[in-house]
Amino acid sequence: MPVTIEDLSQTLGISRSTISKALNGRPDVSPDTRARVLQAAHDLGYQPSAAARNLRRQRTNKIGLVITYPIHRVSDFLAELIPGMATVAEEAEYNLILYTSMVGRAERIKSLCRSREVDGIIIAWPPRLSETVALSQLLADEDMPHIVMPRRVPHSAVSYVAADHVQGARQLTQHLIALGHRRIGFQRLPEVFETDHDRHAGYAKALREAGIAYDPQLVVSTNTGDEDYDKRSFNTLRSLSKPPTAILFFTDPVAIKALSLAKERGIRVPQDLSIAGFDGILSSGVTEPALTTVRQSTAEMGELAAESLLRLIADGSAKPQQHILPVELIARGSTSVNLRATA
Amino acid sequence: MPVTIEDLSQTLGISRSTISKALNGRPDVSPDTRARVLQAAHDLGYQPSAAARNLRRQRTNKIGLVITYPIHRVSDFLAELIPGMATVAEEAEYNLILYTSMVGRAERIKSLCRSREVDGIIIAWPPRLSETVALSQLLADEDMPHIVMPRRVPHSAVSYVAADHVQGARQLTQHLIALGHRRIGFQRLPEVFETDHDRHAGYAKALREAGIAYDPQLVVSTNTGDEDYDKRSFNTLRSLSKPPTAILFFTDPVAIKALSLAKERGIRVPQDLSIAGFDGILSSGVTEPALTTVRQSTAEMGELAAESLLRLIADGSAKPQQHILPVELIARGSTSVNLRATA
DNA sequence: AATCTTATCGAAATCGATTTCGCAAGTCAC
DNA sequence: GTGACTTGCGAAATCGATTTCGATAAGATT
Repeated sequence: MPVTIEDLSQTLGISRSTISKALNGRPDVSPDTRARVLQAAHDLGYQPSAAARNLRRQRTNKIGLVITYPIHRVSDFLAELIPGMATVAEEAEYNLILYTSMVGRAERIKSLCRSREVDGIIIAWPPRLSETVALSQLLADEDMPHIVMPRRVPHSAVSYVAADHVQGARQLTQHLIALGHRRIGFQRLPEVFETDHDRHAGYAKALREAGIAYDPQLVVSTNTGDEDYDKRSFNTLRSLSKPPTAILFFTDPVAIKALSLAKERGIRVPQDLSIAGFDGILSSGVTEPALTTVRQSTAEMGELAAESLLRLIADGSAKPQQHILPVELIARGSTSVNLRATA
Repeated sequence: MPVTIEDLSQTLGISRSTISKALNGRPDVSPDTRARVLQAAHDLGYQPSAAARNLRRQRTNKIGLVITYPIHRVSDFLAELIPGMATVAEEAEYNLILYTSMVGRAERIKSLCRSREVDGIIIAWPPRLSETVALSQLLADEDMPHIVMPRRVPHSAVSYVAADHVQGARQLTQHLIALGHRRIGFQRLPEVFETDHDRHAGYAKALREAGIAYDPQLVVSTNTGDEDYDKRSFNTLRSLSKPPTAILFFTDPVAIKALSLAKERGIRVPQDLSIAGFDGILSSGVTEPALTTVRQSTAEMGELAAESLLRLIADGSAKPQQHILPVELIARGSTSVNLRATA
């Protein structure tokens, strides 16, 4: 039903080969012929079949965004991630294909590679380090260009884009120290491996630099698998004999939850307790008080991931792309001077 | 490089035809042969080439999500929209391809149809009614199954998914009337045609049902193209000689902006002024006071759009799919009894 | 025993583009 | 006028699957 190159050939009395060459800007076509072909293609509304072209060219001009984490857990970030990533891709004549039901399914990803329906893959929010490395290895074995994000992968062959969590946590901790806090609680989330490791390292580093002893009691490890893990981390820290005067929560949503728990119990934020989060999600700006946080630009990471992937696709022998993006401390109302210390 | 059906044929000494039939569950293959083929396919890690299959089958098992509005204006909804839509698609063995740079580009959409790289299209957030109808007509001419969302299109041939804005605005207005309000401001946004029309109709209907006269002064029309249109709508209504005691804003972000403007000027919400929004975005729940709004489930609309589209793809002669989804009034702290009236 | 079914398989056509390679005509030099 | 080159074009191969249709053999029927 749609117009094919054969139809064009019939109408013009010119061979398919010449038409293809004319349309693709090949040199061995006379200006006159080319003009006639272009005109006819326009008149008949000819558009090459994507499938036929993909088959012949052995590429699809599509990149796969593979979400290897329950999508509803990361959907907040999609709003930031997708527009930039898609725009960068489209400027290079690529489109994004979404693959969302890929939780822990190496097998599905292998099929995706072998079917060659995408030219490259962005692995977003892979859950564990070991799995991430295995996936990356699998993709490399399949000759599939790929980028991991937003995760640092401590492996020289893996391409990734991540935020500078060490600096982020360090700045946040320094900010609290500057406000007079000495007992600063820290919630960990070891399941996100390097992110957790880096934030913890930044926290510890800031303490060390300020000459404050690291107190293991102030660091609570949680797991999103546990029910009420957000509430529990708050309770654990508050029930210490000497509770912290400030707490860094692993993500903004948990920090926001803490804000409401504090309000419930009559703990004033920031007078009685300073609270800060990580990530800089939209909601963090409209709470009362607004949340101090460290903003990582998911949008920028998405764009950079797309650019890096396109580079890997264009040049198969390019070096691994590894990018650590700076973060930004956003000091807002949920943190203030430590009144107990100054009192 | 990857394993093709020809490789399988060589290894097994069985023709390509038979292998294809064995893999696709065709009947005329002996159980023994089928077993051998399946085994070999598994051993060699064979996966059919998507391009070759698409070309031969004349379908791609992909659906296009075409965003015909500046994507940064709608990105807040993407987080809600995409997970459900993608999941529904994937359950039916379809994937989503994103096309985001398609603002007003009918030409690009026509190319997309003719290249047959998707089996169906979801047109998301088309800007104007006239353009929407034209686009739908174009897609119909190209035999491309498609769904418009989230917009009601007053045209019996167009498939769409939308929220029930009439009821939403009516309920919101009734809620305020029940609280004693008589002068209720209403911000319009005529550029989103039917949505604006319906919300306004619901507002007017609720007033009529309560025997309250419709006062044109209380209705302010805005345009997102104007700078500070959010602030201006607030100012216009507040500067009336008899300002409203409650205002319905067209979207939550504008309402949230109004909350902060009110705070700036010492207007207490809800004591001095009740404020409500539309859409029920995430942030609306964490403001101080939390925003009364009408929630439309973008997630549900996305799922329904995907389901409807799949139906249209499966059955070319299916009737147009038209769905109006119920909305939910979320009464929160930003609205309360009209103190002036009761005083 | 001749004919008819039925089950199983493969040769070849097909989907619609791109690319290779060879051919013919024209140009140029000497 | 002949060899060397250039230009422009098209026949045919190719990408990798699916599908049609005919062939064969075994079993069933009369």
